[in-house]
Amino acid sequence: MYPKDLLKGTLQPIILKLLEDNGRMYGYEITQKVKDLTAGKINITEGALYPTLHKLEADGTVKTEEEFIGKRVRKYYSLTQEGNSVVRQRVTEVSDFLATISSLLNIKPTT
Amino acid sequence: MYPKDLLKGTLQPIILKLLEDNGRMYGYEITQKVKDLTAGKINITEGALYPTLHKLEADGTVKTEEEFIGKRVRKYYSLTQEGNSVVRQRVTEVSDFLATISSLLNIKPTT
DNA sequence: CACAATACATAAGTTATTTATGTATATTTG
DNA sequence: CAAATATACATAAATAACTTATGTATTGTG
Repeated sequence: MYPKDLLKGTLQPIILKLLEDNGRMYGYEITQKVKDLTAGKINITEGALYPTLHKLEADGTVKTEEEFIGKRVRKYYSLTQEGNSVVRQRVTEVSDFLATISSLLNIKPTT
Repeated sequence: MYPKDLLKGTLQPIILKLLEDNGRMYGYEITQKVKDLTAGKINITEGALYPTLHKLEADGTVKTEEEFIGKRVRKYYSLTQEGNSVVRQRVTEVSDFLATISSLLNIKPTT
C-alpha cells in the first residue's frame, strides 16, 4: 500500500481509462478491477469512488444506465462523446507528470 | 503546470532527493532548482516548502545550519544519518507507485 | 442460517497542499 | 537613484481529494 497522498489526483484518470478500455463498467466492478490489475496495491474506497463518479456524470464526462440484476440495481457508467477526449487529456497529463517526477528523482522505468 | 493534486505526496521525496544529490541546500535554492530541473513545470510554493522542511527537521530526517550572507540569514538543510535511509525508502516508494500507475494507464516510458 | 460478498450511497474527519500575508535585505533597471 | 524585482525566511486561513465511518439492501456460501 502506498502513502495515501501519492494517490491523490489519480483516481479520475484511472476510472476514465478503465471506462475507455472496457466500454462500460459499474462502480463495484471498477474497484475490483483496479485491485486485480494492481495486485492489491491500489484499493479504491467507496467513499472516494462514488462521489467521483457522480462528479464525472455531473460534468458530462460519463453517462449512466441502470440495470436490474435480480432485485438489485446496478449502475453502469460509460464515457460520453466529450468524455472520450477528456480521457486522452487526463492520461496525457498524468503521463507527462510521471515523466517529470521520474527524471527529477532519477528513476529508471522498470520495464 | 500539472493539476495540483497530482503533486500531492511528492514534495518530501523531491526535497530529500535534492539534498541527497547536492549535500546541502537552502529553501529558496530548492524551489529554484526544482523549477530549473523541470523547466518550470513544477513550482514549489513557499507555503508548502517551509512547513515541510520544518517537519523533516522535527522528525530528524534533516538538520540545519544557519549562515549569514551579508545581513540576511540563510538556513542550510542537509540529511541526517537517519535521513539517508529515509530518502532511499521514499524514492523507492514513489518509484514503485509510478510503475503501478504507468501500467494501469498503459503508459510507455518516454525514454 | 450466519457471515461474507455484492452494490449502492452519504457524511464527518484528515491533511497536504494553495493562497494570502508579512517582514526584511539585495539587486537590477528605467 | 528610486522603484521594481529578486532573494529569503515564515505563518495562517482556505481548499479539496481523499479516508474512515456509517447506512441500507440483496445475493452467495460454508
